[in-house]
Amino acid sequence: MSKRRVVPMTFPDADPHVCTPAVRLEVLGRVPLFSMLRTDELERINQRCRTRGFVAGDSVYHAGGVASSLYVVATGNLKTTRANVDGHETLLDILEPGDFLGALPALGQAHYAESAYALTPVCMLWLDSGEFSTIMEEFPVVAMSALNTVSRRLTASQEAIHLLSGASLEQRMAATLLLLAAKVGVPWEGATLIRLPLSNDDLAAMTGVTTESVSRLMSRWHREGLIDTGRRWVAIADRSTLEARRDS
Amino acid sequence: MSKRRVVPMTFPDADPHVCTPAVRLEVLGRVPLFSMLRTDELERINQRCRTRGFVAGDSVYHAGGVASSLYVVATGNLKTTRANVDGHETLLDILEPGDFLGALPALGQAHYAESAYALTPVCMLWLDSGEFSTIMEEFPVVAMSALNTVSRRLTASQEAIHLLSGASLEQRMAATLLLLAAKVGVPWEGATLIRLPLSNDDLAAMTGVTTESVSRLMSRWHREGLIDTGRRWVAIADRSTLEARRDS
DNA sequence: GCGGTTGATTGATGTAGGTCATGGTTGCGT
DNA sequence: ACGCAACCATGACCTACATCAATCAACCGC
Repeated sequence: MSKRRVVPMTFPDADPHVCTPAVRLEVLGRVPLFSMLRTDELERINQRCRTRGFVAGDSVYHAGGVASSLYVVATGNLKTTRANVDGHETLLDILEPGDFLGALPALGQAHYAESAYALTPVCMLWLDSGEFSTIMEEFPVVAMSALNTVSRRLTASQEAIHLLSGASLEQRMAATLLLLAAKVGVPWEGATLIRLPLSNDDLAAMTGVTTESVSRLMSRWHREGLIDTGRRWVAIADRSTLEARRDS
Repeated sequence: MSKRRVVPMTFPDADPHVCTPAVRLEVLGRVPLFSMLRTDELERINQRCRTRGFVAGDSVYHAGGVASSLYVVATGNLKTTRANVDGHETLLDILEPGDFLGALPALGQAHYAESAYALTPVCMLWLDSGEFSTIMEEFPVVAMSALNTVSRRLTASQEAIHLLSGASLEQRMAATLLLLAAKVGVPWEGATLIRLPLSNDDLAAMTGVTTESVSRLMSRWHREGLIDTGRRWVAIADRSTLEARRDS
């Protein structure tokens, strides 16, 4: 099983028409945070939000900055990270279209605790965090939805803690790849392609190990036929064996 | 600096009078989740909740069980944990009076993701999770408060992830002890006593290392005069040095 | 097509912390 | 007051992973 030469992923620049005011209403209606609102209610929210695009690699906001905005992802993917002084970075979360990020702080924290970067071209809607608070007061159902989402993120985050404090590199990588596949996997040549431009560095930052360790493991798994991989992409070829590795 | 023989902590059985209906109203009014409600509103909630006591070591609920209750801590402390099949346990959070736990799921998840155990004698109020949903609909401000709390827990949880994936044992232990001291520290003989009956096993489960490693480190720190420690208790004697160790 | 830059690979070597084993303390229940 | 169980301490050894270092392959702009 030799490495495929065809890069199976392309990420077109954020399609500008998605971000026009004319279709923002539709985007808002598809976002879980607002999807239970009526059209006229969505329109009220639509009036208060703005649009912003990013290219892959762009920073959206930095840890420590004043948490002034709430972003809703229209298209593309992002990652949130934390870094300490000596440069060591941890990848905390991957965001997809429909997810929100940023001013959780409209929920009580004044500064961003993490940084956010675009992994692909991204188009986002954003609200001032004060506006968002107002909206939650006006539409309590939005607050309930946010609570729901944040709760699920907390559970996922605690799962990650458990994984990090006990599991081996192999178990952590297997768990991470399987989670990613469940989240953004698409069928491709009999395997499940993780449709994200993730480098070994990103995977290392997600699992708390070094790039070299990731590379070694991925090489081995590739030789064993468990995965298929190339520059900034991974596909899962043998899910059940990977699940077995995860569960030790 | 030899080990002190006096156990500086006692935890009386949960004072039964705290748990009587007569004073539950006052307890509810002090809990952040409900503190912004008027007395007559609190009374409506009070009518729907029940009381339950636990002794140290008791299990409150188990991971995987149907998430049917929301608990509010009146007195005492608890821990939440996750365990995997081979017995490895991770300590996720420490709960204090005023905190809530349990049916985050009234927030969308059907089963408890963690287990909860009483660390001390504990007295809790509890609501059926359906009731809690009703209350949040009736009083949106409660949902806002819950969102606030859960968001802060998420941030703390991500901080823990970052710590686990990069920091050394010494850094993690220092960070953990300092966080605990900030949370439940009380002045005691010139040091800050962590007012919780935490075993080396608990500290190991919080930092993702083995009991033996904890023991070795605590011994060393004790010799160096950074901490004072005994059977199931720790006090911080030299905070600034500990902070230096945390920051490498 | 050509060169440069970024990302992936692989090896040699070091070490933090896990594992296993044994013995010492503390304090609780009777 | 005694004995047992839980908790803590410490040593010897070992391995999973980090670190350091040197190429190698893929993609991008020209």
